[in-house]
Amino acid sequence: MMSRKDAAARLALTEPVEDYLKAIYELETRHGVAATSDVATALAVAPASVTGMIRRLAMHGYLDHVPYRGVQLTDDGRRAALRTIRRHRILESYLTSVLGYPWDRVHDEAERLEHAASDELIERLAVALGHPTQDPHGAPIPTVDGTVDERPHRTLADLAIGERARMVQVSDKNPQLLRYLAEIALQPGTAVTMIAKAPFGGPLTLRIGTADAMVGPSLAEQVRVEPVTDARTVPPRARKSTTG
Amino acid sequence: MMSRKDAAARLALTEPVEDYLKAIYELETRHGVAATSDVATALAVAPASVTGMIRRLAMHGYLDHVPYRGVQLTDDGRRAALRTIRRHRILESYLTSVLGYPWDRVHDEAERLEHAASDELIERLAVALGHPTQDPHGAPIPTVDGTVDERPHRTLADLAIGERARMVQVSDKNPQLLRYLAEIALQPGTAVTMIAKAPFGGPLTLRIGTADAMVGPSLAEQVRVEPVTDARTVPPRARKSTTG
DNA sequence: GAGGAAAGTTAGGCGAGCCTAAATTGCAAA
DNA sequence: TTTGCAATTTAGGCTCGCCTAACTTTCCTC
Ligand SMILES: [Mn+2]
Ligand SMILES: [Mn+2]
Ligand SMILES: [Mn+2]
Ligand SMILES: [Mn+2]
Repeated sequence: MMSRKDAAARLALTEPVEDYLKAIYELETRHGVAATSDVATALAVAPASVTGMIRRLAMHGYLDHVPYRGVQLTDDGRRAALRTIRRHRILESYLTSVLGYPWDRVHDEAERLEHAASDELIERLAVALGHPTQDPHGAPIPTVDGTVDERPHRTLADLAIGERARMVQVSDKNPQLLRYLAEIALQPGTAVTMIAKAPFGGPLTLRIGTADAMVGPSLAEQVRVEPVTDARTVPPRARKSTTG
Repeated sequence: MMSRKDAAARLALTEPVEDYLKAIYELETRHGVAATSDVATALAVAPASVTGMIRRLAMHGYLDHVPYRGVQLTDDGRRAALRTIRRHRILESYLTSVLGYPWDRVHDEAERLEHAASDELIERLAVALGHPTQDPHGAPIPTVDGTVDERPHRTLADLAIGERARMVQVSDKNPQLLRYLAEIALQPGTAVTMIAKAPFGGPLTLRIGTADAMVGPSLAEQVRVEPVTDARTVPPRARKSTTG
């Protein structure tokens, strides 16, 4: 009998392998499960290709797979995924903070460098940045030993009229959205107040600093916020100086 | 009839492809020709694998191949090779100058990053460094448009007794050698005088600054120098502050 | 000029990652 | 409960980049 591994050589953590594990981790944390077709969409490959890779990853102990029922990361799988995510987010931070990259263009660069950089390089970057805890888009950076603070957040769309909040995070995968957010000065750490909500999926009016901005509901759903109880703008933890 | 390309899709500049072109370029400039077996040694692959890749590179116009007679880079091939070499050397420079990497460990890191970094990143690094013209090992950095100043150099072993020279370059591929050179403070830009040469391949005595060092002839052959006519130590062009 | 060694190429094969087309399974609606 | 559709897996096939073993060519030596 055999179930996993056996005589097989250890699976090489190639670029595709790392990207699959990362995608499965992200789907699992966001939606509870990682469906084959969702992984396929995320990685822009055919569903059949995902099935093949899942078989290989399961064989090597990175995930548990019940055919037709779904997939679940093992501890090894989660560890490997978080390692890649840490690399990705530290790279994004360095590119923006030190090299002046605009925050809408760091993702693609980090997507490739995350596989090529050595552990030593990543830790040198982390040191140069003073061990950052969030990336430029507000995503938490896993520690070396694989701890992350992935708190669930409300979105801008959830804010009641008059409610005040601090922007905490936005997906890094939509450059157009990121450019627009930069335009209206809405970045992690920024305080924002819901001024008005037009009915039937109409635009929302926000106050950001002294200016007002109108945004659509689909944008508002992608921006994660943390309600602010008192009038203070400064976040409870470290303040970040993002972008330029 | 067909000779090259035809219906074939454009060759992807993958990591192996870029490394082959780079290796062929380096052998061609150092020895005039790039022998199949030398490429195989340089890349640690079997000679048969080299033949296969050569076929593919020739088919796509990156080199001219006469079976059993050798290989020659075309303009396209040289351009692609120099692009990778520029990336490699800028990365090495950045890793040492900015991130404090020791010069004996930058090569391996650059060997992988050179394929993953975008043009934009490389040029940002170049700007941050003030457009360096040499890498930490003294190798000239090709310009964006593919110009290099690959002058032939004498080696330390060629120096006559009493002759004074400036160290200009050393191969980046031997970490042990690099560590030893750092130990005796022999780096690009350093002035060195030949004090004595023991006969029959015996050790050479060098004066570096105020200290003397004894080195073997095989080391001396790997260190490239430029004779200094007057007593000045400052090189004719830009002075480099290498390593730390 | 004839061997023979060394260099190079060809033949055949393998795994990784991808694809399309054809099953198969699960689920939800009729 | 049947049926139909969507999701998933299987089957078969492709390219890339590598391997070993067997061959051909070159070139050096006698
Ligand atoms: Mn990203
Ligand atoms: Mn990636
Ligand atoms: Mn190097
Ligand atoms: Mn390389």
